Amino acid sequence: MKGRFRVEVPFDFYLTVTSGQSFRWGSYDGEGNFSYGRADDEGFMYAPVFGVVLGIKQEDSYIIYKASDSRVWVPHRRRYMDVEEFIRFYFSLDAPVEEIEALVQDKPEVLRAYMKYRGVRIMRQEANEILITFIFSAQNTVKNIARTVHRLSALLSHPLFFDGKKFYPFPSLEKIAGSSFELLRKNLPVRFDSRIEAAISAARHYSARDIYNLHHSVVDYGTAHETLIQLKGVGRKIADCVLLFSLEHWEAFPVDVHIRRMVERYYMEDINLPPLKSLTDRVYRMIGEYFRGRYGRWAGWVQQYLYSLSRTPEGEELSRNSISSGL
DNA sequence: GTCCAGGGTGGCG
DNA sequence: CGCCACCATGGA
Repeated sequence: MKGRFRVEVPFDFYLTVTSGQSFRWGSYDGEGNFSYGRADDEGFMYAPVFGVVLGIKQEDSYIIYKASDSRVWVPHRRRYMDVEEFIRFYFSLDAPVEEIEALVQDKPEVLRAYMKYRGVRIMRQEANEILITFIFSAQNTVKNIARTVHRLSALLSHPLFFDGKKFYPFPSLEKIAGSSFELLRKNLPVRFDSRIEAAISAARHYSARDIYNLHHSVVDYGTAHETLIQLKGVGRKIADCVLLFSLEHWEAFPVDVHIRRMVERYYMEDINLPPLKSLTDRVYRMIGEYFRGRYGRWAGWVQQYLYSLSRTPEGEELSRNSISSGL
């Protein structure tokens, strides 16, 4: 089925799906080959999400979509949605981001990040996929994470065919739990053995249902974070990514090297931090608490604007390869 | 060849 | 606590 609807809020589809929170959007061919962050000849990008295949392109304020099914099961809400409603949910188009503008007036760098990247939305993705995906994110690049997730999916899931293309949905946690270390180690371009072990271990300890019990509507941020970091191989950063990019804990504030650079450059006095030799547990917590205190439920969104800005030439004097292909 | 990428753990002072 | 070595891929 196909459709088209108008978006009445700031939204840049392309920026959003290449902003390092999702790794599945791009072009696919008939053999199931995947090219992250690339649109096809007609301007569509595709992804297998929530059990369906979506193709999307944006023309100004209009979203044009194709979908392999007419309705989508959404675990976050425990109900089905039609495709347009799902797309609005998936990209959080209901979030009143204009509230952020008032909060960032007194900080020029954040205001600049917001004005430039307010079209970047925090997405609401599947919890099992985000958990396993970010376990593979350790000291890795966005592009290589995307390749890893695609290979894992091709290895363990049954393909879906749509629009003349072949897609591999993200495999279930049960499927990952039942696979072997050797199989994954041999086929996934992952740097550390510990990441493979952590993925299998997490999949054995959690069902998808367990993870959704950590949803924003069920437990508070602190409790959810404490619970997630009990998983072997899942630390504070990965936990924050799961909470922010799937479970709607928008006060989560993941700190990676890009965010750390922004903090070092613009926030040392605000947060009253000593020179950052290493990112200790205490400092990580202080940074998150500062942004939560200042931006409340929008802290995670502000984090994403800062992340986007830091990966841009004007945002920071960065190493060249941080503006990697696909962006 | 070099350096770096959306980390986590364990060990030592 | 804070800091550091280690792990061992792929791209620029």
